[in-house]
Amino acid sequence: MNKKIIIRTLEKIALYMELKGENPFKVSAFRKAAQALELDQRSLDEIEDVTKLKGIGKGTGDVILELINDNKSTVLEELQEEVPKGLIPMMKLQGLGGKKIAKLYKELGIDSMETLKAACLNEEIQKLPGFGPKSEEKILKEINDFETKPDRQPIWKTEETVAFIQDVLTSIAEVTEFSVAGSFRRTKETSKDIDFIIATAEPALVKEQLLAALPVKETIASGDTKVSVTVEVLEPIDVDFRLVAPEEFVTALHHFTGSKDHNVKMRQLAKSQNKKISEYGVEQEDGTVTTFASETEFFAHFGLPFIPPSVREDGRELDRLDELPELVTIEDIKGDLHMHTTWSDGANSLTEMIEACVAKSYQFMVITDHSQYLKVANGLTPERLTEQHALIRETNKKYSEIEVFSGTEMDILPDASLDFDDDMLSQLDFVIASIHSSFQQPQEQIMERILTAMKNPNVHMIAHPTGRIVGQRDGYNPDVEQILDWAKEYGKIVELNASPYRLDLAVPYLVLAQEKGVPVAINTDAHAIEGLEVMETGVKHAQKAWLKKDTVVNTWSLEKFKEFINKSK
DNA sequence: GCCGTTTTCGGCCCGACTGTTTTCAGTCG
Repeated sequence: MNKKIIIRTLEKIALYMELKGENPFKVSAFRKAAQALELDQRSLDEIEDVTKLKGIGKGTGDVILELINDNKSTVLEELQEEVPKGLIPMMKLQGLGGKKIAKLYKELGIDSMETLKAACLNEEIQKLPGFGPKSEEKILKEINDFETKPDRQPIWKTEETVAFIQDVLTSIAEVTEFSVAGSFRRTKETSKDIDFIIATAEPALVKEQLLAALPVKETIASGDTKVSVTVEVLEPIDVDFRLVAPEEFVTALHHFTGSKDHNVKMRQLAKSQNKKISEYGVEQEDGTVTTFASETEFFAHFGLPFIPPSVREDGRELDRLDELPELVTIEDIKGDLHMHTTWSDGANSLTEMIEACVAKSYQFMVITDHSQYLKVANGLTPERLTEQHALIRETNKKYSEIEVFSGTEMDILPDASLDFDDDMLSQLDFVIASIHSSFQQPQEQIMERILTAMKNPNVHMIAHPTGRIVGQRDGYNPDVEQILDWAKEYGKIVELNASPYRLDLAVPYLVLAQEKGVPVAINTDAHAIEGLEVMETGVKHAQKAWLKKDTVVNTWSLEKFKEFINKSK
């Protein structure tokens, strides 16, 4: 029995129970049991007794055991007898929960999205006690949105909206402080909505100016301290604003940064210290409320070190405090190993890129323009690369503060050959191998191409190993675990491409890379000076995988990096 | 349904907003 199937079954049971109107705590007990299994790193076979896990007791334990032994769940089967299948997708509609859906089913026989839509159009819903014309209208709108609106948006799309809102908030005089919160602040690769915390003594005034300045498509909720709107900067997305008093800013920011699981853990911890956390502050035993000047102070109040937003996820971060000091940070980054210049498809010259890296106080950098196969990117022929190589050598002499290495981002061709011969490659300091073509090949062929690069002693790193674009394309679907095993075997670096479009490798693969002892380089793949800034996103993404400094190549000293790249020669 | 160093019952994180009520249930994050 697959662990994932058990987790999904427990969650399904919870969903059905919700629709049956079961005790909410019972429902959440099944969700917690699913979570307990999910958070346990061990496989099912390695867990001796599931009921020993915190959150799994007799009831949920029996369900799990039955699934393991008989490959079925009587509890779920019985629920499915009682509750029509068609109600499940309705739970995804905003504003409809188990109780309302159950009522609609009981009173009107609504058992699917289709019958729900029909009932709205027939104006049957508004006649139901507890419902009204507005409810009916909202449900109808939700059904239409459900068919058209994407569930989550990739970070590179939300980024533009966030920047737009930040500009608006900066321009409002009564705003004393503000910050984006939620999953965006935690650097999740996709977000369902965007959250902002605003500190102000004049909430009504700020709210008015804010709504006037934003491209609001629709207002979802508009209270004194909370405003929810759908704005359309790039694509429509929901944005929540919380207006709080300046002294409440930090606790509100922490609260709305989440994650939900992190907050639950924090509140439990507070409770064990006879304190109570809310977005307005921390209530002490004597009823007084403490507020804070920074999140660092907030965490310190509970005897905790500062926990970066990027790792506030499933609550386990509170058990990994001793690892926090080793976590890679932006201050640790000493270089960037992947960037382009006007020699291929970059927007800035060699000198401009160097100056920009000097300004970032980097100690080393590698120029890696595209290779000849990539004609659309003006890829370099061996002749041009040789010429560039000489220029980099010459230019490097002018800089004492940074070491500029000469490299290439070389294509791995569809026929599994490399774009340059060994003679050319051996002259370079650093060689990146990448796939930019024939994504549709079967996995076997893709892996053969990658293996060629792995086996070549002149290659140092595999860039954007899966070729994915977040929320847009899956890439070329390689066997990543195999890539990591090869990287270990052949002594190669795997890249964490920091571009918000890519974030490639994804978090679970980075976890695996570190476990296997494969070095990871966080690179911007900058095509212009501004592109160097995404290093910050890359580092936060790396933190989500709990990457340690030592795992990350570009935190190494210049000497250690040099030693690594010369080893294979 | 789960849990327990204020334990076998009583609480489970906490608060905002909406739409329907006429004081609050349901939903959400």
